[in-house]
Amino acid sequence: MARLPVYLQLLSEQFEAGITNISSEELATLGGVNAAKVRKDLSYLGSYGTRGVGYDVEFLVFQIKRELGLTHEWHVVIVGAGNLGQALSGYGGFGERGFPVGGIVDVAEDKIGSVIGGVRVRHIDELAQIVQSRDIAIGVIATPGPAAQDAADALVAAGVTSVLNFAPAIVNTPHGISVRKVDLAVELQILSYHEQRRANARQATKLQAVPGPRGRGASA
Amino acid sequence: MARLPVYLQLLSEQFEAGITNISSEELATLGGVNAAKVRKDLSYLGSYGTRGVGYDVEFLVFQIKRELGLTHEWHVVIVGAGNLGQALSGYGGFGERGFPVGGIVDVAEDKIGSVIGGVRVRHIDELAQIVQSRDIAIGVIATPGPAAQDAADALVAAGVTSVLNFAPAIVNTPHGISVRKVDLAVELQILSYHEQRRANARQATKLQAVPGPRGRGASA
DNA sequence: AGGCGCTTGTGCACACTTTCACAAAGCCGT
DNA sequence: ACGGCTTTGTGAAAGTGTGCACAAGCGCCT
Repeated sequence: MARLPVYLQLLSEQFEAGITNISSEELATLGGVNAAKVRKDLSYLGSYGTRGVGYDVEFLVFQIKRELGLTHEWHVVIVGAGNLGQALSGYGGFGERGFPVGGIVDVAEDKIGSVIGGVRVRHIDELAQIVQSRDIAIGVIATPGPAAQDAADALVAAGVTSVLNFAPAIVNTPHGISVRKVDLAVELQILSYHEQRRANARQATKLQAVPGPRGRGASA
Repeated sequence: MARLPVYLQLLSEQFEAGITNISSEELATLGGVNAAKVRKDLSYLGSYGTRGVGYDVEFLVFQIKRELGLTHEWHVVIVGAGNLGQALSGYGGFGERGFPVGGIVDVAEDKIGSVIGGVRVRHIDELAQIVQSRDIAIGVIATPGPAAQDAADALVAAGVTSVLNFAPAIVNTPHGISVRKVDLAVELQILSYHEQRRANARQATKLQAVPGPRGRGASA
């Protein structure tokens, strides 16, 4: 389930704060979701709650981590050392959360050798060697859109089985490879859509408030 | 619909490549989805297709842009000039896609005045002034998790009505404010989950292949 | 030891999404 | 001008996810 990481996040915070026990109701409020959904999601892990009491926070954190495979670190390799690649690598968030950057590669000769976030940029031809030497399973695509498919092909050829794609393009991969796409522009466009609707609504009410012929308020 | 930006992306690429007309089937293949879904989604915009022919790419791009409110630029303001804020601001992707960075603010005095991606970092107290002077509707939270709620409150107080939250925390906002959350760690954890399942599957088949007592292959 | 109050785990109904299937409609060749 | 081919737009079916409601179970208090 895609919500387990969110619960993990919330539970970890609560654990830090000294909370040892939590009910589905409290967890639901924290996550802004329905309590029944929380219980259904958690019951997927097994029956780890105690009726009348709730869930043991620490135990639940451990169980979710186990389910998500977070009991050890996963090194990732970044393809593309442009703006986005540099940003992702320089941003320390990956390593903090158990996904240290195990390598960065690019095709451009002038980028190779430079050090970003403590990792040296190497040529994409060395990708397979990097992946195998560190037993890397996850690759991150941080190339421009048109190069994304090539990057994906190179990652798959190198032996990576999961891909996180930040490039604004859909990539095709063989069966058995997990791909997730994060497009910052898409997120902004969705917000823009909401803003647009808000603006239209304001316009409509404004027109309606003005005295005049009827039936024209909603005209575009 | 959350899929319109994806269609827009695909259609723009096709338009660049000189394609003037496209069928729902082709568009579906490009996007890796079902053709009927594409038609339903597009019919939401109106009946802009021609039976027996398909859709006019340029016209469709225009219509989607209009629906998404992308007929003009939307300035955004970034709260938090740490690693993540710097990465987002330095990464030129926002501006390229019609969302130029209109300001960056932070609470830390030592960050104020530095220039990132061509924009000077200012104090968070100036947020309202920045938002109003540039008529900014969208705010980006790039703070550490614990500061995210404060950032959201400040953005809402300043008059922002849409929030893109990159911080690993759920923020509460008044009714009528649109919030979207992007957590890079969550994406990686979902991939980790798939890797974990793959590893478990490999383990199970290995155990099953070894001669021995039955019924122990899947034991954890 | 027994009852009471609280919380989990889950069957069921409902709502929403996705997919199928096909009639309506447009283009093209004859 | 007409018939056949292609593709849209959409009703209906199948599938998925969500939320309610409640029985089962646990701890605590008397």
